[in-house]
Parts: sequence; structure tokens; C-alpha cells
Amino acid sequence: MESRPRMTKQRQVILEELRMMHTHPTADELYERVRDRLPRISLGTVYRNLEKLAASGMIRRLEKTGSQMRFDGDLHDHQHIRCILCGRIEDIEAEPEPTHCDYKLVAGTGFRLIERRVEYVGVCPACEAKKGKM
Amino acid sequence: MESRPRMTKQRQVILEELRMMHTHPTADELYERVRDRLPRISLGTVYRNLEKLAASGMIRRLEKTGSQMRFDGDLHDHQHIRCILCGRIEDIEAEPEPTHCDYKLVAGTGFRLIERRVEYVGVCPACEAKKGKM
DNA sequence: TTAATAATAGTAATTATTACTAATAATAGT
DNA sequence: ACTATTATTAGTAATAATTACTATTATTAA
Ligand SMILES: [Mn+2]
Ligand SMILES: [Mn+2]
Ligand SMILES: [Zn+2]
Ligand SMILES: [Zn+2]
Repeated sequence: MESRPRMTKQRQVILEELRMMHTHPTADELYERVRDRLPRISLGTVYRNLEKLAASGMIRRLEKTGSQMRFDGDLHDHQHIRCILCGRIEDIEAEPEPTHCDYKLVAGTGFRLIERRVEYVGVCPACEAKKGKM
Repeated sequence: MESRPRMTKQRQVILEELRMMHTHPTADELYERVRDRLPRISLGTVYRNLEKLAASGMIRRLEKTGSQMRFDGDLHDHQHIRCILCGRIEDIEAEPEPTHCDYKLVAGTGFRLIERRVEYVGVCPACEAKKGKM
């Protein structure tokens, strides 16, 4: 039942590239990027490593917003805003910890509160510009 | 280019059943329910109508949390808590409108803020009980 | 009633993700 | 450095949710 994770070249590169880009990429966006350095890597390997890295807390998995998962190499305490038109995600400097008020709101449901996620939704500058032209 | 929506038996039943249940069902949960009244309805019809009803504002589509879409026939201003283990969703009586503080947070990004979604995540009583037994 | 055309049932296609498997390579121990 | 163990990989197949297609049906306005 022993099983120490191994730091493979693939895992290393995936982690490095995710930490470099600040765009909260999907698995296949990251796959395209990583292929520049490891042309023979497979998409399944990218998925598997993102899963492992997220489970070990080395990266964040942004819960299914939009149609695919997105990942974040930046672990500092922050939230996100997503463009309702193109899906682009940017950082927002807000603290996500639940407040006393949140605990009171949840009390009636019988749930044990773990986390409060705030997602801001809007239109990004690029999409706003595009829209103006029509 | 004219196109007035028609109130078909299927659309009627889908809307009625969704409004009755307070469980935020997935498309196929609702499909199973509706089949009791319309045994020949197809899953595609359920999806198509949920899409139309959401677009016209008659129901809410809860943005992809978990692996599938969920729908809500209750339009009153509220938010949700989702069980991280079983996916069950319950209502939370919190106002979702962005505050001045939210607008200030978003200002730096250049986005036009449309909505602030707060999703609470926790463990539901049923799952908590199940967990205690192991 | 009738004509126009949304909407439907049934099925096929798409898409993101996960599972499978034989081959490879990272690590611990010698 | 060599070897044994086994986590990990590439490649591919399978799954699962959703969407698209198409011939037929049924709603609604005239
Ligand atoms: Mn981020
Ligand atoms: Mn609700
Ligand atoms: Zn955009
Ligand atoms: Zn639960």
C-alpha cells in the first residue's frame, strides 16, 4: 500500500508551465503548451497529472464553470471573474473564507459548511469591444 | 424570422414538474419524473425545453456545478449550497446582488460586472451520517 | 379548416473526461 | 553503478452529458 509519487519529466513540465501562465487554462490548452517542450506527451497524462497535483494541493482546480475544468497554479487566497461570452478567467483579490453571517445562513439546512465560493461573472474588455462593433 | 413559442403538452408538464420538486434536478432526473405522465417523451425534448424555458426566464439554470447541469423552477432571489459528496443542492436565503465592495474589487480587471454568484459547498446531513458509520 | 412551421421522437454525433494495457522510467536498496 | 519494484506513460478505447439531425406531428393564427 506504499506509494510515493514520482517526479517525472512530464509532471515537472506541466507544473512549471501552469505556474508560468496566468490564464487559468483548460486541460487541453495546457496540453498544447506542454507539447512545445514534450512533443510526445499524451492528453491523458496531462489530465492525470492535473488530478494528482490538485489532490496534493500543489495546484487549484477551478470547479466546473463553463463547459470544461480550469486549473490555477497560483495558490494565493483569491477568487475569479469569468467572462460570460468567451469564458476567460481573471483573478479577483477577495477572501473566500466563510463569515459568521455565512454560517448563520447555512445553519437551517443541516449542512456542514466547508467553503464559500464567490464567482463573479461579467464581460471582459475584449468581448465588450467586439460587441461595440455590431 | 417570426417565431412564437408554442405551449406543447411536453413543455407544460416539464414546467409543472420542475416547479413542484424542490430538489434542483438534473435533466435526466426530471426526464424520469416526467415520463410518469408522458411515457413517450424523449430526453432530447427535456433538454430542449429546459434550454428554452431558461432562455425565456421561466426557470433558472444552475451553472455547471458538479458534472451536470441542474435546474430550478423557483425564481425567488436566493443562492445554493451543494453537497461535495453527493451533489445534492439546497436553497440558501442570501441576496446575490453585487455590492459597492464587489464593484470596487472588479474595477481593476476591466470587466463589466454582471453578476456575483455565491456557492456554498459542504456536506449534507445524509452524507455526514453515512460517513460516521465508517 | 387549413396552411405555416415550431416542436417532437428517435437516433446519431460531439465533446470532455476517464479507463485500460503493455511498455517505460523513477526511485530505493544493494 | 546495478537491479528490482512499481508508479507512470503513450496510445487507444470507453463513458457520459449534451447537442445536432431528420422525417413526422401538432400548435396556432388566419
Ligand atoms: Mn487565479
Ligand atoms: Mn433553489
Ligand atoms: Zn470575453
Ligand atoms: Zn450529500
